[in-house]
Amino acid sequence: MSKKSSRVDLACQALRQAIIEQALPPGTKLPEDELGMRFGMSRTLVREVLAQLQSEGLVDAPPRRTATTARPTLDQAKEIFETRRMLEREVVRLVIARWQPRFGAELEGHVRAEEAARQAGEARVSIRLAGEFHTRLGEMAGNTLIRRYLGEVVSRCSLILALYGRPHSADCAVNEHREIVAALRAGNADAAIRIMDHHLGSVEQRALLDGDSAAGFDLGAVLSRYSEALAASGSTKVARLPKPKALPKSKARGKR
Amino acid sequence: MSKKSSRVDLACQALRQAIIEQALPPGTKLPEDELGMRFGMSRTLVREVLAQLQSEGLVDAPPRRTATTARPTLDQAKEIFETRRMLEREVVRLVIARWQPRFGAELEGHVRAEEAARQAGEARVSIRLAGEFHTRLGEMAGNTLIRRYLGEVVSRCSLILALYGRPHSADCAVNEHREIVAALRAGNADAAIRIMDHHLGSVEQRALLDGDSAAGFDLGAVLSRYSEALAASGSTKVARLPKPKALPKSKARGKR
DNA sequence: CTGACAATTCTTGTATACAGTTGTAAATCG
DNA sequence: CGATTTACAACTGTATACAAGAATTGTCAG
Repeated sequence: MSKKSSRVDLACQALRQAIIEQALPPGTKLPEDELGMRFGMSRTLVREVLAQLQSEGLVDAPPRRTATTARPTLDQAKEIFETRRMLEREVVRLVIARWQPRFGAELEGHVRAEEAARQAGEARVSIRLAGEFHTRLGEMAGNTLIRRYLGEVVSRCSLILALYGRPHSADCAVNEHREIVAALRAGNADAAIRIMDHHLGSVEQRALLDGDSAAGFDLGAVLSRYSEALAASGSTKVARLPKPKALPKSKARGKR
Repeated sequence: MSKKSSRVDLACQALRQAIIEQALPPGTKLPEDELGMRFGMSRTLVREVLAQLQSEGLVDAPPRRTATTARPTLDQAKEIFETRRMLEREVVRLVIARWQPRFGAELEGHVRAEEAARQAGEARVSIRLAGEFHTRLGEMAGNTLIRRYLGEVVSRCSLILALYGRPHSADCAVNEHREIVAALRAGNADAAIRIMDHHLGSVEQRALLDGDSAAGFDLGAVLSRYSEALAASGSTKVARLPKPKALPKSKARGKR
């Protein structure tokens, strides 16, 4: 059951993990040389890694410029959530249809782990487990393709949370997960779907609707929101803001 | 509205088209240098093309052997159809939610084109248009991600049809498409979904349930089905067939 | 004639080289 | 002093070279 992954796959996993856990904030530059150094491989392979991650939507790699961790726009974020809702609804249906006793035990164990991480205050672990809850469900649905798609959107949601969400993200989620497990166990598809929809709704709400936070990231969105407010309150002098030419903060790019 | 695509993208489109239109039957070998020759690019770029197509499920590229056009298994085929149903249901919902008058005209025009191709007996065009009907709907749903996923499964269905389906595939489909358009135009989501589901069901039926056909492709599956029949009818002497070690037919690989 | 083993030929995996672009800071001009 | 141009450094795009792994063919023993 242990498959020997290629070096490219390993690097993919590593980078993916780093992005998902927000160790590399959205917009971080990912020069091919540098990655090659760190992973001990040539640019040829790094390139494959980046292409893969780009197809998963975790990396922006515009034609002739340096790749960066992705910065989904608000519109993209909404699309992703819309897609995720569709996928998770279907997953719930499929999991119930193919229910097996071990699923209950496994899921409950997972939720317990989430609870433990939350109480221990391990934010990083907590975030990871919250995501894994959903990918686990995806595995139980027994459809590789849906599982792949779900994995993709779940990853991307981490990015969205990092960009637009509040820092303390995965708090009450644990209880909602518990409710979902209960509904699944009861085999009540309608209820499970309802709860799942509500769960995703509240995640999306936390992620998108309370906007700014996130210490000045996505200046453009923030400013345009302020502009709207100004325009609505009378001042007509807002007009087009001279668009900022580059990321305003953090000449980051990994620690050197 | 014309975006300058890179050479890699062009090659991707070309190969994709060739596979979808079944000009390259499932299992055809795709050696990197040969493709490089034909596309006038180095293996480096061909490799990117193949990776892309592999991620779309149109190409099998196992680690150290030459890539081939994909040969989905029956199980995979079922997964793909299951996923496609989910996607098309959602697409119908979204299209109705965002309905615009021009959609009706556009779709009806498309259906007319399908009808024309069918009557003219242009099989290749007919197949392509039948697929495009669905990807058009995908575009109208206004969700890039769903559109991408839908495009992927629709392409793959062409492969499945090539592998397991009857030759005369897209016959009555035109009428079903017409019905779908009518339901969309009426804004009746439930009806539209029902018709779409039925439509996909019949496509799947044509593709999977009548099995063999397809002139000896997937010899293994065919033989194992025959073995079953023999075993059931009394002869016990069937046993394991010595598994054929390679594709029995067509040393094809493009014309040289 | 069958099946195994070896030599040869194809193909792929990976690194590297070089050319072409882009970003940026210094230099120049109004 | 601010706007433009120029020059340089940082990166990416693509081809090619070479090593290593499959596939195939030929040969020979049974």
